[in-house]
Amino acid sequence: MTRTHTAPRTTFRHGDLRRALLDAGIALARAGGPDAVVLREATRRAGVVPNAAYRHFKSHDALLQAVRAAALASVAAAMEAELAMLRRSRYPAHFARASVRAVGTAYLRFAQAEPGLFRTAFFGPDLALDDPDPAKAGPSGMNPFQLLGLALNRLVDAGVMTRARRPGAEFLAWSAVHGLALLIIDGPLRRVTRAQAAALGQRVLDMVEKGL
Amino acid sequence: MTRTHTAPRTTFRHGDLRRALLDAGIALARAGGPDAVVLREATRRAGVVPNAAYRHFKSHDALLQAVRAAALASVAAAMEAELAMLRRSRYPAHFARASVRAVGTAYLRFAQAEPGLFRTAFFGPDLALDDPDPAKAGPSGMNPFQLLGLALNRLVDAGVMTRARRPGAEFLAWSAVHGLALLIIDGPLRRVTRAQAAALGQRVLDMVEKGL
DNA sequence: TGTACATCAGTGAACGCGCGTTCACTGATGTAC
DNA sequence: TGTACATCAGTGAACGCGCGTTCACTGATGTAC
Repeated sequence: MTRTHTAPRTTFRHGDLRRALLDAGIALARAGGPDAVVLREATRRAGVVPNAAYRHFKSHDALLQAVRAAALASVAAAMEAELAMLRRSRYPAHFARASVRAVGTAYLRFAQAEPGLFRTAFFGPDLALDDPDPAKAGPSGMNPFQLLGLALNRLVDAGVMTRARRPGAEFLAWSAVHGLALLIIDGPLRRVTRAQAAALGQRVLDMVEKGL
Repeated sequence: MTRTHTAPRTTFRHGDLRRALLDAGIALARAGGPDAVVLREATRRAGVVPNAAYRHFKSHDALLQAVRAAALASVAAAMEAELAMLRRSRYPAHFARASVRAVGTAYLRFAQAEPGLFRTAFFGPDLALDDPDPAKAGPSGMNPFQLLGLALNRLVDAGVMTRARRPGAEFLAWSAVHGLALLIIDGPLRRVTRAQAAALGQRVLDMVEKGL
């Protein structure tokens, strides 16, 4: 059970152990969610003795937080990619709605494609999505929560949503999509096909659109 | 760390160890969710040696499943209580809508009042909510999923929802409410007051009502 | 009503496991002269 | 350009912990005669 992923080192120094541990942690999270991010296993994969991790992370929890930030950044990147595919319509209302759908769709797709990372990103204490830590953000520097906010703002700007309903709207939209994601990744909808999941996703987004 | 909750036994036989272990398991789940359901701790609380548990549960997992079933039954009971408070209106549409709200409200309140049990009930593999196991059901013999279905059927019967939209509607409603519950119990909405949570809950239910 | 005996619930001791973390160390690197 | 030395990344060994589970046992119960 040693060095499953790395050739034995020849040098005494590793080169970039911090990066290697983080990558190993991400791989563990992908495969098994946050509980699978085990410090000793990460060092094993990096081909290094367990306590070597402490040169780069203060504790197991510090490693886990770094992995979580990376997972959040991946979600943000997926959202940005989806948003970037939108072409600016002549109808701002249409564009605004499409923006919200893009964010929601990216979220749901990410959850299904990478359930382990998804759970790592969104479970556990102190998400702190209102902090501007770039480690949690996509290329544009916005984290998933901020990207959702951006899409909702477009709804207001286009006159689709009244200003009065805007505060807290993040949580309504997020609730619906988050709930579906969980029902799909480790709830009763686990056995559903990708196509069925996508269809359900669209129905949830319809509901959000009408209900907001 | 011995027998925190029980006086030392005087008899060799316990009396109802199965029940005691289950109760201890439920208490653990209340306090810390499914991961806190630790077989050895349950036996400690029952004032019994660890392996004694194996007379009553085949394995740790069997105990956990029993605790989960009990948690589901509590949710069902909460829903039934909420439904029972409804008085049959002269307007079936109103009654039907109130039924859906009652189920949703009970769900959200339960999540906030008993986050540990809530997580125990709804996390982890094979929920199997389509099986009629009475251990997972409330006094009426219906489990939470079936109670939601009942409320949605009233919507159809009252003509509020078309028959065509009925299939899968459980998952739309459930998604929204489930997502909010999670954002509140261990997501970014954790610090929100009970009143704010209730208000958000109503907004989510509004969204569901309009969106279904 | 009393005794022999089978049943089986709980005991006592031990197992192997993997974890996070601490300690004193060693050997490669890069900098100052 | 060459050498002395400080830095510090990774080593080696060990810790205590709590877990689920297995084994052979013992002693209380209830049943058959």
